[in-house]
Amino acid sequence: MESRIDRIKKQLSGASYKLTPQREATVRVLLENEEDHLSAEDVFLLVREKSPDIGLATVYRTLELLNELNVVDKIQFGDGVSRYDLRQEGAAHFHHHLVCIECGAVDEIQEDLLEDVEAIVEKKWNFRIKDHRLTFHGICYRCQEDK
Amino acid sequence: MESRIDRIKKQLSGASYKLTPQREATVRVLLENEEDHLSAEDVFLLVREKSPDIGLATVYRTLELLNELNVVDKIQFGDGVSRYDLRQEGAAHFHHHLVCIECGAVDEIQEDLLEDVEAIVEKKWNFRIKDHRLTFHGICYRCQEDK
DNA sequence: GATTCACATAATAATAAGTATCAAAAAGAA
DNA sequence: TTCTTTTTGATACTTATTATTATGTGAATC
Ligand SMILES: [Zn+2]
Ligand SMILES: [Zn+2]
Ligand SMILES: [Zn+2]
Ligand SMILES: [Zn+2]
Repeated sequence: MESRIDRIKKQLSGASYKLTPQREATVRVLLENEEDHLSAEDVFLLVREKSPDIGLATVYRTLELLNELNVVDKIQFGDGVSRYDLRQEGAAHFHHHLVCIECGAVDEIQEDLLEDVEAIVEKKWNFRIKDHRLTFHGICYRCQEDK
Repeated sequence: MESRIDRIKKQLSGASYKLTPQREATVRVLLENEEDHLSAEDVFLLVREKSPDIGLATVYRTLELLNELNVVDKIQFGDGVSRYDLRQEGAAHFHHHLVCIECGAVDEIQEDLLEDVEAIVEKKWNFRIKDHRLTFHGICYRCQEDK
């Protein structure tokens, strides 16, 4: 955990930003809730438990900054809120999501799976892919058992 | 065009909704701008050219209704606005998008391309896929030529 | 034809996510 | 120290979307 914070700190300073206490507190919340998909409001409430004086705008600014540095990815699942997802270190591509339409759970797929599709798209549509967003909507394994 | 409206009318009445003049005007705008990715506001402004008395809330309600009936798909490209995309008639799956990070153009991929990936996901993650969203972000063919 | 009644609409108020503003504080540089 | 730049917190604001409500409409019943 500390080493990941150190590396994020280096990414920030490489772009001449500082890892202020507020930014560090925000990053810690993201690291401690890595499997969740937190909204800015979620992050704000969690950060405030440890750093009660932080402002909401600062959290938004920090998340925006981390997004620009590709430390986090910003995603929309269609519920009207942006969510922030730590990018796996060294991951070339953003991971995929399984959104359950029954219970709302969001699971992750870390495997790429899209290599072949992307090769076709690059070639046939002459499109230079920089990033992707892939989300499946359906019934998760838990809800299938419940029926 | 008229036949497509007729079929949408049947879909509506099948769910005991009526194709009111306002709804028909909205559907016509969607049909006439099928390759665009219009926001609710865009649709509203276009509908109002022909039907000046329509209200914005009615457009929102109609788009919501059409979305529930799977006549349109609602998508977010991350710019803070929902966009509404007519589903191809008879298409089992929603088509994919290429969003250019240079010029903002949005192109479509009607081919499915995901059969293999979905088979893997269904099996390995035991997830029953009902729908998907796939968007690639990158440089479109036009912007590659421009450099 | 007049009367219900359920649905649909327009206008507008309300909500909520996100952004802009700005003065104060913190952090460096000199 | 003093000067300068960056960052922050509070808050005002913007904007997309939803809720409310009174009005309208058209089929069904009397
Ligand atoms: Zn589920
Ligand atoms: Zn994720
Ligand atoms: Zn382009
Ligand atoms: Zn499309």
